Amino acid sequence: MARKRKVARSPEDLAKKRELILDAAMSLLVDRGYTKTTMSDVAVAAGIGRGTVYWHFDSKDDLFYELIAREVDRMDAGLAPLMDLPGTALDKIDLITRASFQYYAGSGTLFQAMLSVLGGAGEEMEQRLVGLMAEVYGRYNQMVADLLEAGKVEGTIRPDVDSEVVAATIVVLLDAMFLQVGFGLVDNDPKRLSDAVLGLIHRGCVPCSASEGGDDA
Amino acid sequence: MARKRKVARSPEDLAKKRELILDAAMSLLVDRGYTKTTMSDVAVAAGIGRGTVYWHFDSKDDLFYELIAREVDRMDAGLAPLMDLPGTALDKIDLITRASFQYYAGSGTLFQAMLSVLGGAGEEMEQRLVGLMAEVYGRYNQMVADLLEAGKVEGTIRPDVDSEVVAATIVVLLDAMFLQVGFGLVDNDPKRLSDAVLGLIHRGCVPCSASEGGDDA
Amino acid sequence: MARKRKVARSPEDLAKKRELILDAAMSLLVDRGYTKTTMSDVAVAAGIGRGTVYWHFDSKDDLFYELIAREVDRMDAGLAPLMDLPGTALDKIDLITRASFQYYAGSGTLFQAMLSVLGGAGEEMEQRLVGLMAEVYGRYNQMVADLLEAGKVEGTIRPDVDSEVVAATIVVLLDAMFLQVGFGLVDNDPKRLSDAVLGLIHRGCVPCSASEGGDDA
Amino acid sequence: MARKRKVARSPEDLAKKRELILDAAMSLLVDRGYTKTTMSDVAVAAGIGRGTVYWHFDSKDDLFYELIAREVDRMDAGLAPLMDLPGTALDKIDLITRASFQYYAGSGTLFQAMLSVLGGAGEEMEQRLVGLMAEVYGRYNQMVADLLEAGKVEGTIRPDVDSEVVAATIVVLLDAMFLQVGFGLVDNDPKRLSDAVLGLIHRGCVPCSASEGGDDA
DNA sequence: GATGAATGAGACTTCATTCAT
DNA sequence: GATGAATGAAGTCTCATTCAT
Repeated sequence: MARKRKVARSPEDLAKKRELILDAAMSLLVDRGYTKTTMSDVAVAAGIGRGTVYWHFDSKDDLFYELIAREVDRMDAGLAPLMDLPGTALDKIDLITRASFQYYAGSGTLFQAMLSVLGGAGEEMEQRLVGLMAEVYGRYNQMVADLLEAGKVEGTIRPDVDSEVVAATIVVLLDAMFLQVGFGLVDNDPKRLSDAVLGLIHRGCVPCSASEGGDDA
Repeated sequence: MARKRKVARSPEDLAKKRELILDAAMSLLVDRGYTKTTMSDVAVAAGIGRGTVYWHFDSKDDLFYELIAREVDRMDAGLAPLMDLPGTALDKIDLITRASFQYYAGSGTLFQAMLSVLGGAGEEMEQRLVGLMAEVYGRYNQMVADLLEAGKVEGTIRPDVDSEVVAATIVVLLDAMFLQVGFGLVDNDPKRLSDAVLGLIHRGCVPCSASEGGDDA
Repeated sequence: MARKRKVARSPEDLAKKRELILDAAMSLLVDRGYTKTTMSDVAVAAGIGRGTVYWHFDSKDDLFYELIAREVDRMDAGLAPLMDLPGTALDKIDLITRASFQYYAGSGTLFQAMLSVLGGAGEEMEQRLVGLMAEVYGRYNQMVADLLEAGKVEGTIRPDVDSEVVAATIVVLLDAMFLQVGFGLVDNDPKRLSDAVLGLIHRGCVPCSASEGGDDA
Repeated sequence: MARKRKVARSPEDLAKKRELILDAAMSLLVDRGYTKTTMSDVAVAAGIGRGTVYWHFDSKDDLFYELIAREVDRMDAGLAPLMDLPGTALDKIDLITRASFQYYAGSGTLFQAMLSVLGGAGEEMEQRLVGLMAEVYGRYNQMVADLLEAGKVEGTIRPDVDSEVVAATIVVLLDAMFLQVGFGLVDNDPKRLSDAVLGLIHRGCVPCSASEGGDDA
């Protein structure tokens, strides 16, 4: 009569159930945002009982922290291999850029997820999350800044570039473009976005003849 | 003992009281975010009774919508005059960029405020707010895109720039840098930020000799 | 610029303003009921300031008590003259019955008004109101019971009628029929209602030959 | 110290808990009326937590709607068997009448409950409730009207009775008498009430010799 | 292990009433 | 006298979390 309840015995089953819950939560998070997603919603979406969520996660904040952490790992996993490919530092910046737009053109949503959780989570979790995101952004900033510095040595990057700030700019830019996409103001076309943004990163907007030797400060 | 109640009689007093409440709410919004700011908090911060907030605003969502709208007006008011100054289109892009960083280096917080409210407000208000922000971003996008096109005619902007996407990039970039600032990863130094970002916008990162004639697509 | 505020100076003006407020309140009471009628609504409907209502009435309950009391007076005023007309006791019961249905077919609403206020007013007011209504019903009960007794003497009323209970029945019946009208189950046609109800009061439902001498207890 | 919480597991427990809450609410409703009964009151009276009420019912209006619906079912259940008893149509009207007074002499309170909820519930619920009550009254009206018509055929009911209106009159009368009882103006003595009302229904107030053949219109 | 009924803190909001102007 | 801004008590309802089964 009653649906047989599935009991996860093995560690793999356990991990699978965790993933299931995280998947359900992620879907809701992107759809409604942290505050408007209830633990009930998550349980229903995951097809399990309300109380069961608490067997797998200590609290709502804990659940969503794990969610962000998993997404960070995924992004890291996608980006790390690019660093090992052959090519100049500039090539790697290009690869990162294109990979980033590709990630978001898929269902990638780290940025939105993070903002949403950040806006709703409790004090303590907010601290942890800001810490995580600062670490992640810091790492990516550093990665790009290192590439810029390496590029200067290679001669593929202008020596007058402020590596630190420009790296931060590039990193946040890749994320933030999805506000524009979200507002429906630009199409989520990874090719066009990549081209335009890389054009900006490479050559800026000013013709070479006009800018070279000019003073912009 | 009890604070004498001050009654606003003239329309100016009314407007002043509204501003007072909005100021209090803005401060809390930036500090704690939409969800974690209660109407009680606002009342206490404004030094008025709980019910009084509802005399001036219909609902929490209404209050915060007005807040965002006021901030949009302020930004508009700061930006509009720049358009009438003499100079090339490129000069104007520079002015907008510097003004933007200046705005945020002050207590400007449109971007954070918007994200916070967006994450917490009810369905209906979210619609209105997305509409408002889409309109604002659309307007700024258009303004910058027009400048880029004008610059192409002037010869101050490269003809191969994708005006639409690059404009969107620049606009969102100016806002999003303050996530980096918020995470403590770059200093909120408007001069350094402006210089680095303008360097990127003008010349990109690649030396002229290397990029001119190169193929970035 | 601003609408000139009318200041009631003379006692007549004052009384007129009171009536105005009561009229507005009555209209709202019938329309929405006591609980769902706010003092703001009353002020707006009366075209005066919110605070002004409190210059004329001490409290919401006071206002609505006065309302009921006024309605009672009106009913009394309509009924009293009927007692002085010539005719048998039975004729007077008929007159009262027809007048009652006529009253309700107009905008008469004492019964609904009373029920509505009774259901929402505070403890103390409820007591006062129950007192008032008990007095009114008691008076009408008595009036009809007296007529029934007089009719027995006259020979127009059967001697076996339980005057007290039957009087109470007739009185409450005249009021309660308007629930049926309110539910849309019978038409608010005073002629048909009067005829049917008077037929019941006079002859009951059972043919004379069958009931006379029968035992109904 | 704290009362151990009892968890309803089986469907029967669930139903029992629902009944418990409805009983508590009914008691308060009759005592204080809809508006003055808070959900907190209900929870306390039922000996459960505030939030628990909302586990079993969607809203205050929903709870009280269910209350009325349950009471309607009870009344129906009490009345239905009477229809199947042997006897004339008139006998059945008598049975209904006596059963009705008996019901109210117990703790029956459908009428008061309905009026109270009707006066306080929100717009949407009011619509549903008016619909329910119109249906119930309509059904009872019809039942009595059918009996009257059947009685005419049997010869136990006068042929000149306006079945529709008289049925409505009888039905509403049985309910409304409890206003008189509530005001303390007649005793809640089902025997005396039944006898007097049935006397009225059967023979009216006018002696047979005087009314038979007379013109009352 | 899993479940869902139970809980209570706390949020938003309404509204009768007061009172400075 | 009249007004409407101001107030705070109180009500409905949500939801993260707990715990008996």
